[in-house]
Amino acid sequence: MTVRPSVLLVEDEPAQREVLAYNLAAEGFEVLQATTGAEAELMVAETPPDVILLDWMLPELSGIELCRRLKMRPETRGIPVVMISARGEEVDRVRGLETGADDYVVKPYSMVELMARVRVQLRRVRPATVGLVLEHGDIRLDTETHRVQRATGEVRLGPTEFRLLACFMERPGRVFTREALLDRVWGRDIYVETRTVDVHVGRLRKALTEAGGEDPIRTVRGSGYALG
Amino acid sequence: MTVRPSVLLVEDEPAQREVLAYNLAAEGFEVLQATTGAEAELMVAETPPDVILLDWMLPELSGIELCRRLKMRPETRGIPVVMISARGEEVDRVRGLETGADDYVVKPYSMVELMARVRVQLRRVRPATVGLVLEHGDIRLDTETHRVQRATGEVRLGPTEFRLLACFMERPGRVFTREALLDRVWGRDIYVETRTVDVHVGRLRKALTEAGGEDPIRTVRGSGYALG
DNA sequence: TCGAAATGTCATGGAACCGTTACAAAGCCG
DNA sequence: CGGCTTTGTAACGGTTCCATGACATTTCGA
Repeated sequence: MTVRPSVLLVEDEPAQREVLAYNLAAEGFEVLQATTGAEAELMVAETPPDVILLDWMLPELSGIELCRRLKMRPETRGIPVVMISARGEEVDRVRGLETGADDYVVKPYSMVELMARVRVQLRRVRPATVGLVLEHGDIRLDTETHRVQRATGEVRLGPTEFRLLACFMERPGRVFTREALLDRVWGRDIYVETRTVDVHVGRLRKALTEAGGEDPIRTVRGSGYALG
Repeated sequence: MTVRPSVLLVEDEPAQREVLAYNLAAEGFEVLQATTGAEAELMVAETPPDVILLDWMLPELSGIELCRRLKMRPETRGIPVVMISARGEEVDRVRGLETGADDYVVKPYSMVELMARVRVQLRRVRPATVGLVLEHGDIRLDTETHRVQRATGEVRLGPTEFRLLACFMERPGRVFTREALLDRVWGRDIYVETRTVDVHVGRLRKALTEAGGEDPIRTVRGSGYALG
């Protein structure tokens, strides 16, 4: 489990928004809120959330239009969008899904089911946050028991190194900048030196290779680090 | 399009199966069929489909149990599962989703919507594997993992050469002046000698041809350089 | 409360990388 | 074929970037 997963809630009606925000928070999400499509677009650009919960009916920029825009740009395309709508007609649902939404829920919906559907989307993007076993090569990381194993045996890690490795294993191969790692491992608004990342990567490497075995972490000069 | 995307349809009742298979085929899918959970499990192991359409109610190994098993093994975890069920109760839907299903559709469903939902799952599998990959000839440049591969193997590049190649590959064939390259690769307001570009192009060429293979970079005398 | 583990920061040494220059080689034009 | 321009490449000094050890501080459990 790295830092709390975040959901961007886009809903213009205050009453609805409050209920949703409350339930999302109760699920353990960090809830970001926007009331208009334009506002949401800005927030996505600034601090990309893990999942977006989007109402179809919005003033000005409609939900479906915002969704279309998000799915057009490569850097936001990967963020799952769950669309909420009062429009239950088949054509509307299909249109929502065709536009790029990853799920489509019709009002009135069951709150429990909606939360389950959000978690489903989250599972894709942040597997470590929903209690799974991540594997890469001979490394097995169990997010439930907080244990890490290699072919050579059990690997002992401190909390920070554990979160760091979990972050890497969620997206093997992908290069994370130090800033990205600080966001995901340390938290969005914590201030620590970027160099600190180096030290912890070093400790993680040491722990992983202590009992023998290759160093699975790759240094990408000028950019950051990656797994494999 | 390389090969037609495949869907594994797991449904024991012949009538249902036929209708679904017909519609899936009409959508352009290659349809694989299984009537029991055990059969399905074998087929998945042998020829993994792109998406699995799974009925909850199956003799012997139930759909939900099969789903759980598939999501347990890392090699099949990535295959999206769309669960179909007559059980419309909230608890069932949530349970299905919690078990690892990527979507849950309740009978009686709209065939058009179901197809839309299958397409959504498919959309994720195919291009998800290709994050932001640029290709030209036998050269593959992955901006997400910061890796460059050729037919002859992995190509090792420094940061500047990497950006340089990325710039070329964004617009293959286009001729870039040295000034344009300085702008795009080095930065708008940094001052370096024009000739420096030559040196880095040289280094890039060396790295690309080191393990054999043609030099893909073309010198355009009096203008600059281009790829291919 | 005490001690061990974990954490964040700094200093240092070393390696990778960069930009420049110089010179050789290759094209272009009369 | 000469002169001229343009390009390729080796070499080098300088710089940036990274790995590591040390250490003070904090956290946490016994």
